[in-house]
Amino acid sequence: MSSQPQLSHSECSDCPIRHRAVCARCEPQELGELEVIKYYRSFEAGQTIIWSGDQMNFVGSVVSGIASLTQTMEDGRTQMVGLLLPSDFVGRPGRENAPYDVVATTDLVMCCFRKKPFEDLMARTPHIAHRLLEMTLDELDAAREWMLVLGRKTAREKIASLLSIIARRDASLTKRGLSGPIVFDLPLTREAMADYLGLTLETVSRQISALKKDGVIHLEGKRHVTVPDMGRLMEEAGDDADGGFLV
Amino acid sequence: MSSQPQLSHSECSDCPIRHRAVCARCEPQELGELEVIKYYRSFEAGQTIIWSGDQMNFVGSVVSGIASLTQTMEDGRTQMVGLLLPSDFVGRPGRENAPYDVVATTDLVMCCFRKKPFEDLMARTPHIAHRLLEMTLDELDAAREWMLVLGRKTAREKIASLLSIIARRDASLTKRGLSGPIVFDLPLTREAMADYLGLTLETVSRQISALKKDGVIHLEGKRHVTVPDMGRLMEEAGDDADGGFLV
DNA sequence: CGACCGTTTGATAAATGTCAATTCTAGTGG
DNA sequence: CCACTAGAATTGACATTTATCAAACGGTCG
Repeated sequence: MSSQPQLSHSECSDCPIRHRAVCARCEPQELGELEVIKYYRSFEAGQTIIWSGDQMNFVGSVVSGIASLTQTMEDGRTQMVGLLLPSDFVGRPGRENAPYDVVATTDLVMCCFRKKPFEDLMARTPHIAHRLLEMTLDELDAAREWMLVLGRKTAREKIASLLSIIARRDASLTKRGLSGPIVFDLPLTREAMADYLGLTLETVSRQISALKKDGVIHLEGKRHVTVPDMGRLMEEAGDDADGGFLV
Repeated sequence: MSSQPQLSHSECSDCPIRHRAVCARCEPQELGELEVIKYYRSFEAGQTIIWSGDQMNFVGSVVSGIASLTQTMEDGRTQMVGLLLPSDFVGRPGRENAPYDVVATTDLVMCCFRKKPFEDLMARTPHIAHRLLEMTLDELDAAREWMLVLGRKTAREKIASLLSIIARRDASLTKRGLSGPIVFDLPLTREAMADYLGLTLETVSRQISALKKDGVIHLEGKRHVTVPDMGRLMEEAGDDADGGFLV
């Protein structure tokens, strides 16, 4: 419905995620091989990209937009287990079926490869395999970081942790740095935040109101956030204000 | 203190984790190269193997015993973010400092490699790099599975989930299968279970008592557990009794 | 025997969830 | 341009779960 840019003839060399995605380490010649087998797909906000249990016949990278990985229990309880940002990789070489739902949280563009050709290429291209290992290890660290949030933090700390992650990512994209106020738009609904944090949407709403009342954040509308003091926000998150390690 | 078997001259070919560890895919000649640089280290229950933030100068595999990865907040709240069983890998090639504490939960033997030689060997041995990627992806899946437990399950479901994981692992080691009663010893104190599940030890204790009262498990002493009906336990864990995917 | 550690159990408090009513906001069609 | 509507978000009252604090138990090791 929404008019999306047609990207099917973009060159890898111009790609916005060229230096961070699974292809980051590739030599020009290797990039050429990827270029031949890649194709773009666009998804609208809310669309499910992959259903848990489905056969995965492609893998790919998020080029723009945000996707989420979610698990659902039989009674409907859901937990988001990952947030996929531009350059993040979807799919697992060597695995047949998807272990979680992958849902487009915003409008989304992905750079895809059919699974088999990608696996073949990876088998003979250590630069790709090596980069994928590196990215997977980073994701594992992030997942474990998140386990601390889910297991031990209070609702207020959980909200502060999530805002702090989004704020840091945003600061790193816009290269504005972490000193001075940070301004960004929340890419998630209250319900999506609740699913990420293991809370109800009412608790999310209350804690956001509380952080606002206490001056930790300012809100314009529901989604537009200003963080006047990043150090303060990180204190609220229960993190060491200096020792942040993920960028 | 405790008299531990001296393993320093064991052969890789006899190694109990030969087929599951990072060396699983190695050819005999590659194994020989590992053999040259490997060395064994033993740790007693309770000992901290690596402190968070410390420089990592080795990597390695758990040969026997159990270790845990834990994160600690400034105020002392701790969350276990991983349980390392025999064949699991510790350490990250390409990273200088340890992101979490690694603690020996039981007496432990590890097969270690100094980091630099291992990295060099890995760089020229795709079988190792490939196996490490595979293992890391499995760990990522396990971490995400655990995020659902931490974020959305009740205390009772959390306990049942933990017991079910230990029971399945045990059944797979002893090759007794999942039909019929399963018997095992808990390798964790109540406090360690609490740290893993994001609960207090009191809540752990109460829920174990409740599961016992309801006949889901039997206890002899504090640690020796019998699960008369694995399907029942998995129901209590909130998992689909048939669709378990991790073994 | 006595001290200690891990564990259990009880009473109570605090945090978060649940249910329900409103408010806000963006978009739609008259 | 302006109601009208649907979805998102907020807020309130109350219920439930889990944490906290405290006491006591049981086995093990000196």
